Amino acid sequence: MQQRPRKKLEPGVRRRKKFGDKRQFILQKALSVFSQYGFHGSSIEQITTAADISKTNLFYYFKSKEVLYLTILENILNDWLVPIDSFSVEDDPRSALGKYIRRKLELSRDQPEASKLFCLEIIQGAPILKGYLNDELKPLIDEKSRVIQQWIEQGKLKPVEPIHLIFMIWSTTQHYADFSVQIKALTGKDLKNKAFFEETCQTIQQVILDSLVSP
Amino acid sequence: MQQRPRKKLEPGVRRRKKFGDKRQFILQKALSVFSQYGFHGSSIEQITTAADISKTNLFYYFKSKEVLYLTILENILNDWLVPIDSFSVEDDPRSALGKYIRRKLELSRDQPEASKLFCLEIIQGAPILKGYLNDELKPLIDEKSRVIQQWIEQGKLKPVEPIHLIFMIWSTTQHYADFSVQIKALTGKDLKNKAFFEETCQTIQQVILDSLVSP
DNA sequence: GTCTATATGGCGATAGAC
DNA sequence: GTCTATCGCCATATAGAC
Repeated sequence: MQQRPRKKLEPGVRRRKKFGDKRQFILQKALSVFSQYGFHGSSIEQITTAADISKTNLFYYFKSKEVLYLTILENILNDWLVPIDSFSVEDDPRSALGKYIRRKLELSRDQPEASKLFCLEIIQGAPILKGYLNDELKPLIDEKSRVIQQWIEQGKLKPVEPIHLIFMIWSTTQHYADFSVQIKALTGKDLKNKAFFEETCQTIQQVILDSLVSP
Repeated sequence: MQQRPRKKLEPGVRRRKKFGDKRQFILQKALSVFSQYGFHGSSIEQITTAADISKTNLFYYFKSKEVLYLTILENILNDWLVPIDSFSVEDDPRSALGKYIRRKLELSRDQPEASKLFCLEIIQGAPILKGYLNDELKPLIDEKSRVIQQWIEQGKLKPVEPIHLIFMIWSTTQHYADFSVQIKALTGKDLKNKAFFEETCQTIQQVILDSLVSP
């Protein structure tokens, strides 16, 4: 949004900014509820309590529960595709895969709720995301599988089924977000703990990379 | 379950068996609903439709939705602890871990709904399972971590944080159950496909074991 | 054991005052 | 923009006939 500095905002602009801020605030609180209980399992009242507003007020900002939910999902998907986009044939596999693992683990640390919501959606059969999986994710993954295949053909990577390698990276990194409660129960720690984060990242990188790349 | 016209009052034993059979049948149908939508997200009606019985009839077999759900969860946990119990210090790490990975992947293939229900419970904060995690799972995992640590001290395994190794095995194998919809969308296959199962198992074993055990 | 009918409560959503 | 009041629906669970 382009806007030169000024002492006073136009009344309309200021109102619109405030409107947008509050919308964002509600979205954030709603995500934390939906990511725990899913769409059907969450009630409007849980969300309004979390956001400290009235039910009527929420319906002023979002015309229905479904619109609220879809808005959140849309926002999440924007971030979701980014990190894997970052490697290509010219890259060194160890470095590229290592960075990708770290980037995914950072997402698990910084946006654990988005990860959980995504997980809930998939478990429920991806009623909303099915189109996204087929139309956007699949082409991207096919392309990245080809990159991995080329690394193998160039002798830079030991033979491995590319798609399973991708699944392994996804599952191991997302696990620390989706199963954080179990991990907290068994280790007493989570990814917010810097040492634990580094230890986790290093272990996943070590196990996955040492078996596939000659050191 | 189709009911046929009854001829005569069955003897007590057989009636009790029939009672148990129908309970089991309902539990199985209820699991398939709960494992998709979670406790709050599932309705009694969805379950009675799946089991082809009336709502009243369901309440004859289970006195409340909660009892039904708890019964299912209890049944699942019985199986859940078994496979990791199977390795100890005397074992060869490659063989023991390899078998454990295969066993876990078989569980993902044969009981995907149990895996999903467990996943949903954990995401929701494990309100019911918290006690189980602390009282039963943690002691068991601490013990198995010590086994892995001893393998490392004996030089049979390269240095690795035992708990992360366990998390990696859990996450990679359970992923094929919990995210089956995504996997189906991206590969067109699932673990019921024998070739796909073997390919998956082999890849996970290869990646995890080759980096940790000298061949 | 299974049915019809119904009690009871919570939820998503709207109307209308301010 | 926010509030109070309320509508209509659907969900869990029960009562009582057969």
